[in-house]
Amino acid sequence: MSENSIKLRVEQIELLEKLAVLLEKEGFQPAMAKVVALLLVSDQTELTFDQIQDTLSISKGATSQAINQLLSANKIEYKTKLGERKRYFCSRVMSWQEDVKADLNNISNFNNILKQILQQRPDHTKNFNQSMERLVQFMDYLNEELPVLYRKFEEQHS
Amino acid sequence: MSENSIKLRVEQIELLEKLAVLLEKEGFQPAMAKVVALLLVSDQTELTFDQIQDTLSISKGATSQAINQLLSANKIEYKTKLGERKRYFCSRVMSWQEDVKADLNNISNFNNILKQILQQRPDHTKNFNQSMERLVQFMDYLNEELPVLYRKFEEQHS
DNA sequence: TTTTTAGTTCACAAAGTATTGAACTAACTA
DNA sequence: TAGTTAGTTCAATACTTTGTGAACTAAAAA
Repeated sequence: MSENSIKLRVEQIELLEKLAVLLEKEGFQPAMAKVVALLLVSDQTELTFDQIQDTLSISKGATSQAINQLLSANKIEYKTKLGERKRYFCSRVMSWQEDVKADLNNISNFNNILKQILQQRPDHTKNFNQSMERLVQFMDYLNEELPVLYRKFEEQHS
Repeated sequence: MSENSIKLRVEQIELLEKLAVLLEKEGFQPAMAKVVALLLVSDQTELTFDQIQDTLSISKGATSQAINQLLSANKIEYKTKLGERKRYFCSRVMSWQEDVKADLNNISNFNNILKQILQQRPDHTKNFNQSMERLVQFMDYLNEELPVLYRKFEEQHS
């Protein structure tokens, strides 16, 4: 119906926009990026469909799309309140740490293709092959050592 | 003029396409991704403008754009041969290691905004704030420890 | 001087993405 | 049963990104 928009301070709007731009660069589509950003900067951590829609001034359709994609991607979740049909959406901040890890593990995707390319390269182009080999070694090294780093962090912060 | 296209084995074409798709996911635009991939899978490591254009079947304009953007981004370089005007383009494989590092350092961009958001969050929403704080700590930890990891790698492989 | 080579530039077309809004559904409420 | 709430779906539009190709430039060759 009318305005379910929540009020944000100038500071919050600026942070929302900056964060959304960063997230778009990371591959989020615009509406999704804004929803995620809103749920991080807003004083309330739980917002309804209408609050999200009106605060961001996007259409119902776009809001629905964005929320559902974020739910499937596990970036947000929702809670319900007994006696209400509305859902209260909130950021899965906890999951971001896993996302960062997943992102770093993505290195191995890349490394696998490089390894396949190396395997079929001709023997002349020796220098080139050696450079590629070093890169592969570097990424293999990271793939081994990063999990060690994660474990150390968990130990230190528990 | 006619066909300057170089011949690629089926295997090479498949790897080229797989790698190009991965690179597009990393933010490369299609033509750039294909040029980079070609320079990695091709038996010859140095290819001319026409060889690139004809092998990839893209227009002159697109080839020119892609090559120039890759040059500015330092992903490729070129060599010349005395007595020839043509440039011979090749991948800067060496630089990829730096690119991986830069990519990981990008974490700190993200972390900086999170810190700003945290600073202005209200004190109620304690759990939420604590989760954010932990994420920030995790990323700070990575930002400190990754350079240590790089150094260790250099030491072991030299 | 004319032609060829090795490109660059840029307006336009084509392809791909995102957003809107209107029509719909499904559950509850009066 | 009629109306309201809380959404979903989707065709059409609007916007963005890519790629094309024709016209251009600048250096070298004939």
